[in-house]
Amino acid sequence: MSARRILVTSALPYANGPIHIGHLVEYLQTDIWVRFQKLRGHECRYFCADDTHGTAIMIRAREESRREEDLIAEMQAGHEKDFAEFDIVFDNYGSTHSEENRALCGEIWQSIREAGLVKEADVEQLYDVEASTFLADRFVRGTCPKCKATDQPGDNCSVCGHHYSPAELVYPKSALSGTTPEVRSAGHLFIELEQLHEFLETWTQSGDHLQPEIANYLKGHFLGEPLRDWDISRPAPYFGFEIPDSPGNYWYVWFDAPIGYVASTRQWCDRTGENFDDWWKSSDTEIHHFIGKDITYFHTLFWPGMLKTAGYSLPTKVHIHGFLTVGGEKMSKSKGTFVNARTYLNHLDPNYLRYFYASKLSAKVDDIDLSLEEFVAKVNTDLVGKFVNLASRSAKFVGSTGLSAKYPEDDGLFAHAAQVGDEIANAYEACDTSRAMRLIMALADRANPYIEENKPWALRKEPAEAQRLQDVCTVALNLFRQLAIYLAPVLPQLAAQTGELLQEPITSWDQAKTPLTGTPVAKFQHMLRRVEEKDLHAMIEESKAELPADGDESATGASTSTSDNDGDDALAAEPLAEECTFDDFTKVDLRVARVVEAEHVPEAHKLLKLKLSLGGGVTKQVFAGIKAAYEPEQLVGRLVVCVANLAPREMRFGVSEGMVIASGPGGEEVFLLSPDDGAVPGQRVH
RNA sequence: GGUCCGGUAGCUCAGUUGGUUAGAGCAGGGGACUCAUAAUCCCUUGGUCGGGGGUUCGAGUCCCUCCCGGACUACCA
Repeated sequence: MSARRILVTSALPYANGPIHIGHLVEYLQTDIWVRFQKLRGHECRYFCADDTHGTAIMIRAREESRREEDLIAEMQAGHEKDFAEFDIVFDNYGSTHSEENRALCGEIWQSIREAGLVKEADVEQLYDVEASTFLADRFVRGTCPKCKATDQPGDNCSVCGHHYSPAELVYPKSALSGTTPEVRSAGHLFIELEQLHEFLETWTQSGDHLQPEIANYLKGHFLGEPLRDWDISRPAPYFGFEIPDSPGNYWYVWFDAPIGYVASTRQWCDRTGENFDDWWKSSDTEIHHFIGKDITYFHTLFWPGMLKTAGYSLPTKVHIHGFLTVGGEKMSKSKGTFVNARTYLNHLDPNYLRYFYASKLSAKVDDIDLSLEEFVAKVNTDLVGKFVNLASRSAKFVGSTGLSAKYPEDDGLFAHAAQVGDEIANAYEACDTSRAMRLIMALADRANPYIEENKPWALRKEPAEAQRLQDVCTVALNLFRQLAIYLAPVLPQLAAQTGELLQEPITSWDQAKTPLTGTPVAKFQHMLRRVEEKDLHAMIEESKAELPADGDESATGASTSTSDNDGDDALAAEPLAEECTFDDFTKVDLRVARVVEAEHVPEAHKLLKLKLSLGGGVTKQVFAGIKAAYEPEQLVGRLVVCVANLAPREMRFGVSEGMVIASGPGGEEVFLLSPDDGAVPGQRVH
C-alpha cells in the first residue's frame, strides 16, 4: 500500500454563533476519517476556517456596537476551543477574513473574468433607508400576498407555503429597523454557470465524486435545464472583500467561503514550507470535502465550476451527510435539545458523542437521530461493558508479570480479529463508520466469552496455574488492544490510554496484526466512566435555560434551522376568554420579581418552593407547579413576572403568596415569562 | 404541487449480483458467574420484511400500484 496524499475539509462554521451538537456531526465525521487515514500511514491534512463574511455578521456587529473584526475574533476563539475539547484536530484553522483569502479570491476572480463568465445586471432589492442597507430576504417580514397571513418571512409564507419575492409582500417591514423598506435597483455581478453546464454534467454524473443519490438529485433538479446565473456580488454596505475591479461591490459570502479552504491550506504551506501546488494543483492529491446536505449545490456546482475555471484540482469526492435530530425531532431550543458544544462539555465526556455519532453515521445522506436512551445504552453497553471491560477485568492480573513472552494459543481469536481489520478499514474508508463499529463490537463479543471460559479469577488462586493465568490475560489484553487500534480514529483518548497501559503507543493500523508479547503492563486505571441519564437531563435543562439571544442559529456547516411554530394547537386547546374591561385588567397587579431562593418540596410531585424578591426587602413565598420543567438551580437569580396581589392560599406545604406567570400546557411544557433586559424587581407590568 | 429517499422483531439497524427454515445489538423473560465501572456469559420470547397485484422454479431483494413517513424545492445564510 503506497501512501496517498489527501486534503480534507469540513464546511466552515459561520461566525455568527457557537458550535452545537448538530455541527459536530460533520466535524466528528471528518475528524474520524482523517484520523483513520493518518493511522493508515497516509499523508492526510485537515483544513478548516471560520466563515466570517456577510450581512448577518455586519448586522450583528452593528447591534452590538463593535467592529466586525472583534466579533469574528471572539467567535473564532470559541469555535477553536470547542473543537479542541472534542479532540477535533485541524492541520490548519484559518479565517475567510484573512489576507491569504483575499489574495486567492482576487486570483480566482481574475480567472473567471478572463474566461468570460462574468456579466453585469441590475437587481431590484428592498432597501432599508434607516439602516442604510439592502435587505436579504430573511430580513424582511410582511403580509403574505396570497393568504394575507401577517408577519411572514421575505421568501415564502409559513402559513400557506406560497413563494414570492420580498417586494411582493403586502406591508413589508425591515426586520432591522421596523421601517418600510423601499425598492432600489443596484448593479450586481453574475457568473454565467450555464457556460460550464457540459463540464458539470460530466463531472457530477461520472466517477465517484458524489454519492449516487446526490448525483441523481443534481441531474433531476438543476442539470435538466439551463443553469441560472449566480449572483456573486453585493453592494455596499457589506462585510466582506471589495471586488478589486468593481469598486463599491463586494463578493457575496458564498464566493469567498469555499476559497477559504484553499486559503487555510495556503497558511499551512507558508508555515510548514510545503509546496502549495502539490496540494491544490496536483493530480496525485486527493481532495475530500465533508459538508451537510443543505449546502450541496454550492459544493457540487458552483465550487467545481470555480476550481475548474481557475485551474485548480477538482474534488475527488464531496461527502454529504444529513442533519441531526434529537428524539426523532428537529433540535429545538424550547425543548432543550438545541445543545451547544459548550453545554455538552459541561456535563458529558466528548468520547461518548464521538462513539455515538460513529455508531450512527453511514455514507448515506440520511439524517441521524440522537435518542437519549440509545445514547446511554450504546455508551454503557458497547464502550464500557464490552470494550473497556476487557482491559478492566484482565490487566491487574498481569501487573506484576507483564505479558507472556510467547503469544499463547487462543483458538484463532487474534488471527480472526486481525483479518477482520481489512473489512473494518474498508468501512472507515467508505465513511460507513456504523458498519465499522458493528464489526468492532462483534469482535468484542468474541473476546468476552474467552475470558469467561478461561476464568482468570479462578486461575489466580492456583499457584500452579500462574503461567496459564498470564497467558489468558495476554490474550485478553491483546484482543483489547486490537479493538483500541480499530477504535483509535473514533476514540483517540482511549487509544492513548491503551498505549500507556501496555507501554507501547498506538501509532499505526498495522499494529493490530501483531500481538504484543513479553512487555510490562502498567497499573490499570479507569479509562471511561459510565454515562448516567441524569447527566443528559441536566444538559437538556441547561440548554433550556440558555435563552435564545436571537432567532438566528443558521451556519454554513451542519445547520439545522428551527422554523417558526405558529400553529393553531395552542389556541384550540385553550380558546380566548370572554372579553374583560380595562378595570378588570388593572385589578391584577403583575410585578417583575427576582427569584432569590428555589428548592424542591420533598413530598410534592409538581411544586417548587420559590422566594421572590420585589426589591426593597419585600419578598413573597410562592409554590409554583413547574417542577417538571425547571431545576431550582437554574431559577435562582432570574427575573420572572408574578401576580403580586393574589390572595394568599394555604397549601399542604405552606402558604403561597402569589403566582409566577408561565405559558404552556403543563408538565415539562411550562415556559416562564421573562422581562427584557433593563427591568428591575418591583416594577409593575402594564 | 414537483422531485428524491425511506417503510424489515418494542427500539436502532444488517440483509451482498433474487436462492435453502429472515439476522444482529438493545429492551423483555429464564439461568450462570463474581475478575470487572449493578459490568460479563449461556438460553430464550418477539417479524405474513407497509398493503395489493405482477415477473420468476424461487422475491425483503426486480416491475406496477396504493398507503404512510421524511427530505429537498438554488438568485437565504
